[in-house]
Amino acid sequence: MIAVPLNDAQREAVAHVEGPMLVLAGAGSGKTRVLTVRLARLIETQRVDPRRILAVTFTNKAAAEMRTRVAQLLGRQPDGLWIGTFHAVCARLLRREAPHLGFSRTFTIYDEADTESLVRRVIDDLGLPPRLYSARGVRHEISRAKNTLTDSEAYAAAAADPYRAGVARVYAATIQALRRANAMDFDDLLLHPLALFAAHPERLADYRSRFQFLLVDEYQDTNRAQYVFLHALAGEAGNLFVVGDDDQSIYGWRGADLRNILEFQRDFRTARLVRLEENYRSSRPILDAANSVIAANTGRLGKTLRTRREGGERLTVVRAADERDEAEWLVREFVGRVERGEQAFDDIAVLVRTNAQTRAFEEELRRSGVPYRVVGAVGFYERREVKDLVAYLRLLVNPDDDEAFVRAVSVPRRGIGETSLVALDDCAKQRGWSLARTAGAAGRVPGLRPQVRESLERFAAELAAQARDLGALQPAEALRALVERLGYERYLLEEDDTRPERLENVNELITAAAAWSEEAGAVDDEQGSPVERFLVQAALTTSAEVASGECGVTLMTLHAAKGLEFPVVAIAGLEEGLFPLARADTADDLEEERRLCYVGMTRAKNKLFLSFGAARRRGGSLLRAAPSRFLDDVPQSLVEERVTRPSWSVAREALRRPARGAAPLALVADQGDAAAETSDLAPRYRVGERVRHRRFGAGTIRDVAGRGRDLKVAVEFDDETVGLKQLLALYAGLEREEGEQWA
DNA sequence: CGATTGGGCTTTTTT
DNA sequence: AGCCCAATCG
Repeated sequence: MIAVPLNDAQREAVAHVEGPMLVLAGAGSGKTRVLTVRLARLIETQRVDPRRILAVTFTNKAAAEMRTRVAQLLGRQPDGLWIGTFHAVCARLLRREAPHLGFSRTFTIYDEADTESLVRRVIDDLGLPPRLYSARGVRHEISRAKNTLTDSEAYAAAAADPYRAGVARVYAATIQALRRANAMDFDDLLLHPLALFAAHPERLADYRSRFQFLLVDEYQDTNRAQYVFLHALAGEAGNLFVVGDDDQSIYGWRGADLRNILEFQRDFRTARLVRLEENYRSSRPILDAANSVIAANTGRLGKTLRTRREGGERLTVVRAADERDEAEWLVREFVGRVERGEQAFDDIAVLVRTNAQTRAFEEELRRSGVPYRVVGAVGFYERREVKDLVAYLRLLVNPDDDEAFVRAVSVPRRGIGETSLVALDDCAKQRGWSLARTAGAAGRVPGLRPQVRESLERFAAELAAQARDLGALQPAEALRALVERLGYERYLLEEDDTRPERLENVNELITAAAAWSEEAGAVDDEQGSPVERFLVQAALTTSAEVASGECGVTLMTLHAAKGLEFPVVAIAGLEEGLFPLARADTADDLEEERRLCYVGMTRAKNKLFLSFGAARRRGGSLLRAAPSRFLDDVPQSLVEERVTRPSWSVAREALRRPARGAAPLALVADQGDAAAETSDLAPRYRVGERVRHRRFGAGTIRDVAGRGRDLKVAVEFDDETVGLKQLLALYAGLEREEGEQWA
């Protein structure tokens, strides 16, 4: 096994074998290293069968990384190791156990949009006033209830006002509708395993004896259901190894319960505690500033990060006029640093509180011809064309998936409108059938016109026929067949406006599906057909994790930045009302905002910029803003203050809006755009360069072709059984080999 | 039935 | 400023 240097605390954590352990790992203290080395040690030194280990991470990306690193340490794949997010792990478990719970194995996973639209229909069915009951709000309320393990009866019993009494009815009806649709929402994925364990103790016993070692990353962000899940599997004295940092808990709004980590030692009496307080990431001024900011929080487990690094640049606090000025100043600063050779654009990240803030930076970066990438902006799987086609696949796999039916039946238009759908839905409800099944018997549905009846029956028959042909098709093949049979391309061209990227999205989906097939290894148990597995993956993959490989300045939210590090970080928009957000008004909310700030600051290795504008455009209007209270907590001595000199002039304003008439100005702007194009598409892989692939291991780039999205890289892998492979850079997720791996 | 148009509404973070 | 929804028209 590869020797990895460890400090005393890390060594203690890594050497731990049996019983519960809590590792309090400060930012940049090497917690990933501890987790992966311990995993490798369990397998290698303790001779634990990887099949007996369950490792849970917060994101799919973290799971993939952990697997890769463990494989590196072991020198082989840890076959049989279960590793993934809580949601992915539960989905996998439920794939096998669904029949015990009254679901079929082909159940669908509803994303938030599906759930919300279901809730909307339920509200409508129950005749509740939509003014009072927004689908969004109700969905949220139900999700909160589920996260705290409050079932609909308990919720109804506790409903103190008429609104909640109404929500209780929606809650109960939604559960039923989900069952009928053979579907589970995100929260259900966590809840159903608990129901399984309660109703079938022998299934629990099975998993308990299977998973003798449990490892959990980001434990501070687990919710009640996840806690109960772990407790059920591990028992009070089980081999439960959790790593987390109470100061980095930033998902309270999603049900994360800080008590889980604060009370770990009470819940698991024999638990040992290890603190990792030595920070290997940030320079002293950055760390001191971050410590000062987080110190204002109460109710912490207590922990102060130390560093041995001395010196380092002071922080720069930038006062700008507005968000454009802010972006302009920072981008100019970045360009300067890169021109002086101090930094590469890849080293730099801009972190923001809300996704909307990335726009000003995108514009400025484009204008300046600086390459950049936005992490997790518009979800790939949320694009309309993608949702359309995925809905079809879902419906073929699970004919009871009513949300998919509603979407698919009108794409392309089949002469079936709102009225007909309501009639169909009413009838379906009466019979307790799904929409697709009811459509198959449309002849007997009251209130439909003959034309509609015929159209519905034809649609149902078409679906049944396609489902039969689906068989063992790979998702990309299935999608191609679907596009063909639907005449989907023609539909897009005819029905839709002039947006060519729609067609591109379709092709991109097919490409992504093909890439998935290439990557997805063999599965060790009955997880269903390729298409079924692809759908699970699609449901659980967020945009943040799709795009990688492209480089440049990184733009993302603070939440998305968790777990990452960059030599240079700028946190933008440090203004009261934005960060902390105005709606964070309780003490708890504010503490979470502060933790978020701490997370952001501790992403920086060498240089940290903190910026704010005196005014900002929000929701269309320009609002005055005061500097964030978090800035008050950064000691003056650590800071160098800068004020932009906004050169607002007619010329500049005109340049920004290169519009009608002003030919010379438009020309200048055009040049800017052209520069942005070239630089954006510049090759980022070079022939001969060494790279590493998640599954295929290390290799050498032999050829680079195509541009942008279609950038293809031919890699000759060291593993001769793999050999030369053509990969799409966008999806291959290649890492440069020498890149520093350890946090 | 469905396309078009105008109005209202919202803007937090993500599995 | 953009997006979704609802009412209206063809």
